Amino acid sequence: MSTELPTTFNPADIETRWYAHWESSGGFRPERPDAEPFTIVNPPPNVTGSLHIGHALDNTLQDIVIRYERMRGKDALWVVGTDHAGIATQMVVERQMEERQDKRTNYSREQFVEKVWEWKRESGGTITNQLRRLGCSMDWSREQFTMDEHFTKAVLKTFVDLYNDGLIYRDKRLVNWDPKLKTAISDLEVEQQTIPGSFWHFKYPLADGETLADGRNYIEVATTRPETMLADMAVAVHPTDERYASVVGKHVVLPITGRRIPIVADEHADPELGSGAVKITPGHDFNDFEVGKRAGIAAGEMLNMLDGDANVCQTADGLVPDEFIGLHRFRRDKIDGAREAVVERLKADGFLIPHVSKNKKGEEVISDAEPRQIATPFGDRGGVVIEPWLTDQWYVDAEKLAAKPIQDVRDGTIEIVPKSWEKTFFNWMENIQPWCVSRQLWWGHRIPAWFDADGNVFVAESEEEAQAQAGTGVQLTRDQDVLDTWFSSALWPFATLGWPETEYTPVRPEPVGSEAGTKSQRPSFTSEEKSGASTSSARTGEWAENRDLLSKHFPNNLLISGFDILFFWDARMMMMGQYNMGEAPWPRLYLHGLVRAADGAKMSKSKGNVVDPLGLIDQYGADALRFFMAAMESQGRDIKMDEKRVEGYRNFATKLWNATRFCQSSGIGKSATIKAPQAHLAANQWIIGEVQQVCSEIESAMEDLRFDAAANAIYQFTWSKFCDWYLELIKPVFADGADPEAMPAVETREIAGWALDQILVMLHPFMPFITEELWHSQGSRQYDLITASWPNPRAEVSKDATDAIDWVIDLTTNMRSAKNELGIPPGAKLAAFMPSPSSLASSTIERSSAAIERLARLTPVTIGEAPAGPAMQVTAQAGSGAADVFVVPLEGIIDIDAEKSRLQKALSASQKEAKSLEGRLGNANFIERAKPEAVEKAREDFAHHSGEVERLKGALERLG
RNA sequence: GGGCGUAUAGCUCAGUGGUAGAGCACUGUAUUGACAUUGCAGGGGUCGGAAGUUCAACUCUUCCUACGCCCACCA
Repeated sequence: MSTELPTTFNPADIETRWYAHWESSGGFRPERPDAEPFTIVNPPPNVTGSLHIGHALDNTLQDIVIRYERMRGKDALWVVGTDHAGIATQMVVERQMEERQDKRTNYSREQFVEKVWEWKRESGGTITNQLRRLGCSMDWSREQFTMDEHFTKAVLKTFVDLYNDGLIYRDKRLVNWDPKLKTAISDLEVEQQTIPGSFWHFKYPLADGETLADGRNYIEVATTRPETMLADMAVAVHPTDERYASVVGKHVVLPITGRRIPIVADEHADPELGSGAVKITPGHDFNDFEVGKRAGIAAGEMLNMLDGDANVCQTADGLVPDEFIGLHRFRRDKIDGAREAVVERLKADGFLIPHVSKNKKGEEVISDAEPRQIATPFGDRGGVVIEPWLTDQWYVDAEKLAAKPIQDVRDGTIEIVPKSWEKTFFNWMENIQPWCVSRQLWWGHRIPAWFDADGNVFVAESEEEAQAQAGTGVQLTRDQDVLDTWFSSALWPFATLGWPETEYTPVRPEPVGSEAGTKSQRPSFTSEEKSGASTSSARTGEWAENRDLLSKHFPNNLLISGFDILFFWDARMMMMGQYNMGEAPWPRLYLHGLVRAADGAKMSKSKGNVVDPLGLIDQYGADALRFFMAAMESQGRDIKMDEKRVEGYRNFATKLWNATRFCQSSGIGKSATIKAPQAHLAANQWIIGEVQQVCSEIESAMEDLRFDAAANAIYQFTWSKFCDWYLELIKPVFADGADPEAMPAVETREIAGWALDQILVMLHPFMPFITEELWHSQGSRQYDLITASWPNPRAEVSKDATDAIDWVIDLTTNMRSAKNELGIPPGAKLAAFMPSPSSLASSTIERSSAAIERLARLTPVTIGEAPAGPAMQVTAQAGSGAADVFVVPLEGIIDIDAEKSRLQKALSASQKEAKSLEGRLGNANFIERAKPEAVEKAREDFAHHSGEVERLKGALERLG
């Protein structure tokens, strides 16, 4: 029994209903203890987040894969959860406090953290609900959060283990300090931006009456950051620079502070640049830090002149004059800062070397500094200029952890798709710097380290253990800092599955054949493997053993992420996977691009060009948006938003809806079988063959992760094959007067129902909502489409039958085209004669006369010569067979000149082709060297076109 | 400075060593039962430029041009 469908398809009517049904009925994670696992983990979105278009792409692709694998019978698990997103979340809550004239520091740490938890409980579900609207079939029953208790255990264990292995250490060095958020951040969280700035030149007077070779008694230095000169500790010149050779080892007297600082020789100074001398501020510049260390200045001795807010503070030597103390590093809120003050003072004291330039009129213009574009580091969250700042932080020895992941990618244990990203990956991993993991925040995983009064550190998973290490009675204070968010999300592929509480016992299928011993266990999608239950049963025994979740689902099978988090997340999962589990977390990494605005610009709130995926879902339905994402996703390339295209896929959904309505009205319901039923009629055999074809196209596209190819295959099949031809071909069977109980009607109902079911199955990963709705509208089903089986269309289809349909299609197309060109009404029924039909023609006319007459708009075809008089010629052909000629007398209807010009056009085309092929075939080199198939093809084409030339010439002659 | 990517129909994009495809847009046309969120037919491309390899290059190689991205950096 099928349910009658409304005449128009309204996505909103069905989406919520089906999602709720799937979720409540366990459709996302059916019990399949014996099935081969297939696992992906979702990049956990920030708990503060809401669904943006990038999430929509990322999650659509994952859902397509997971639904596909689920239908192929796998124990498909899509792990989902959210990330506590330390900085982002703390910022959100602090911003809300600000709106109430409140602030974090009005509370204790515990109180504030509790407020964040409150916020999370109330508002943290936004994005997960939005993922549901997109149709994502995640396992919500095991939803995770990176600050869940068990996750915290994973983080603590990892930190302690790394520490005990010497891979985490505490170090005093320059970090990227965000003065707005007042925390250190990692290199990756710093974005370089080029902004307009200035370049100042100063005189640093030589001490002790020294002079340079040219007689000057000062060294000229240049800087873009004059304010930091208050903490200068040296001037560096290149060791081979003759100009300064005599003063290396001597001193200058720093203006303002009067500090005596040495002139040191260091390779860092570039003699070609500026004066060749450079001021060294080891406490406030990464390069200078290195120079300072080489010059023998220990990190602890380096002068620091800024506090955590980037305001000037007194240096250790106490030489900063009071007038500068408390100033911000540079002009802010229309108030001059230390930068302006230092420049003013140096200018007033005569240490500024003015910049001389020429204006448009050629006149000299004198100014304080040279305007310049300056590459400046900004914090990606706080949005303010990063201050290199000397602090104690925790560092992960990333270099050591990177070794195995590099090897994994190198030897193919991990395949990166598209492959072009490998080079970028290697480039970064091979030059990786220590990873600063401590953050001066309150929200996050607190670092499990305790200090005693002397500053000795004890790292342990609990305070009790730390106390035990320190000895009873020793007063301990816990480290105030929390860990970088990415430290915890790096554990996502296994901590979400129970590690470390459940033990990991690797489960491996027996190596098969020549692949014995290979490490990668990427499931094969090849046709030999895919035949479903029977083949996988060989492995059933292994998977069936009572394994825990972790052992079964780690390593995961695939990771899909945007390339923008390749370093942040993907690479770190590789490191932590190898470190904690001894394995790569997944054998395959698919990287997709960005979704851009229609004009190709990057979407951003400030540009106001952000497209809201939920708005698109409201307007066109989730299925249409999903299909758009899939159809546009061609291996890593950025996607430009094209709303017209989303609309087009909404139309596609409507088309399928109406096709199903037609089926219903013809008594075509659900299929009784998964396998293709036996078919006798040509059209039915043909559609079975086409289903097989498109199914294998989709499978091979999915194997290669070519989402666009898979989507286009099912689109073209559904619209251009099933709707445009098959449904038209079978209409006569259900026409008035046809016996609904006769074999043709019975068989066709069966096959058409089967073919439509296959479409619903194959389309389901892309358009889950409408397909599930139509699936159930076609009859009462024992199971939902979400857990239906992927097609297995193994059926014998006769080539005669498929040729016959191809031939009818060709005839119909040619007939329509000819009529159109000759201005004959498309509906006109014409008589046609076939002087010499091929055997294919004869048998097709005999077996499929109704379809021919209906589609090609012909009266019954007469075998034999046409009566004398004006006529048009139309051909029909299947495959590479010879073309059949139809002669259609058109006395009175035809415009002879129009037919002549039509034939002439075809003749010219064929002549041109024939000539070109003749030339090629006459080339001895071609015959000798080209592949035999190419030569054979050329000969066939030449024969065809020569034949056409003859035929068309004859036809023209007959028209006079 | 290093690396990567892209240039194909008006637009957005696929594509293959053997005479170019899709969607949208455009033109013409069709409307008494699946669908105008439609059907049918059609126009439109020297595949960024130059050279090379090859019997054959849109496809491979080199160079050039333009645009984009990533990493590093000029004190």
